Amino acid sequence: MRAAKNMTNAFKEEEFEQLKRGPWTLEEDNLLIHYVNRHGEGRWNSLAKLAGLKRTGKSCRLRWLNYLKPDIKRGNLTPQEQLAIHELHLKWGNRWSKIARHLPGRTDNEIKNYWRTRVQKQARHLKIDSSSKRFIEALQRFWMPRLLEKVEQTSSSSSSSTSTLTTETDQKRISPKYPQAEPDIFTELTPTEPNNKDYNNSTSNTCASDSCGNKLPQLPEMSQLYEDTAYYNSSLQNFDNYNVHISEFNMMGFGQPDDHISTMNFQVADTYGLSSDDMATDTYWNMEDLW
DNA sequence: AAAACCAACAACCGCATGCTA
DNA sequence: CTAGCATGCGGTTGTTGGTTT
Repeated sequence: MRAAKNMTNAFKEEEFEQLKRGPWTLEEDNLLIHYVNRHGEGRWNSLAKLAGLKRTGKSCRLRWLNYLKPDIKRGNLTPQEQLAIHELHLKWGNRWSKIARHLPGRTDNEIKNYWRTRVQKQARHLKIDSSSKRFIEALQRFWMPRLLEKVEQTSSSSSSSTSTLTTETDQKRISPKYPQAEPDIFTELTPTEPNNKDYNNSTSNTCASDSCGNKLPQLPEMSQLYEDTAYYNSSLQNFDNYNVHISEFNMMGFGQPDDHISTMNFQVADTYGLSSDDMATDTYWNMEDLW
């Protein structure tokens, strides 16, 4: 009996050692695509064996979901997508897969990587803990308005028509073939505390299931979001002290050399203990890194 | 030209959760 | 009720390609 058990363990160990790890080859990709197209997703462990892949089921699942699935959107995140990520991260924290469900074609892994490589880089740059209230507020005050401006720039330059949809995936989103889920996430966004207060309460707000909205905010909604005083008063409590409203950010052409902006940056920075030197120079936000 | 460094992305790992027998 | 399995999630690590020294 014991011998039999040892045999089984030895067999499993050998099987485990034969499993391939590391980067996927084209041949493996083809095997996986072919199998999933014929038999569908799921039962990943048996799928791996039946498809003739010397990989774990987990590995196959990950490869499919993050790379091979047909509707995966590749390339840089648009400012609109970045803004959505910031909004949703404010609301839900590091709930990457939940955030990813609202960005069609984007994976949790991709969003997580974006956050680690871009956003946390800025935090390191400023020598602030990326999870600190200070950094979160800095994001809301400086980064997000700039993203919004970028969104507006790209939409105004690209859309002589009413549509702000620029990619194939965007177009799929409004196609009858790809019906929009509802409700729209950005109409759901309730006034949000900047410190992720509701992080642990994420199941109680907005989406009751995975089926909730997967539409990106369109520009008018996004602007509305930022001009919504309830939203802004809650997240930027003392913003009015500086006599600058979000719409002024945009009118002033945030990101351009501008004395008003520099002055404002100093004031806000001082209030929040950010270095004025940092704020006064481009090193404050490396906007070139952001898109 | 080559070594060192760094950023971005892909993949892995451990744990949690859900489902089912 | 519970054990076992499948799946999902988030954190972490590994790899690669580009840039700097």
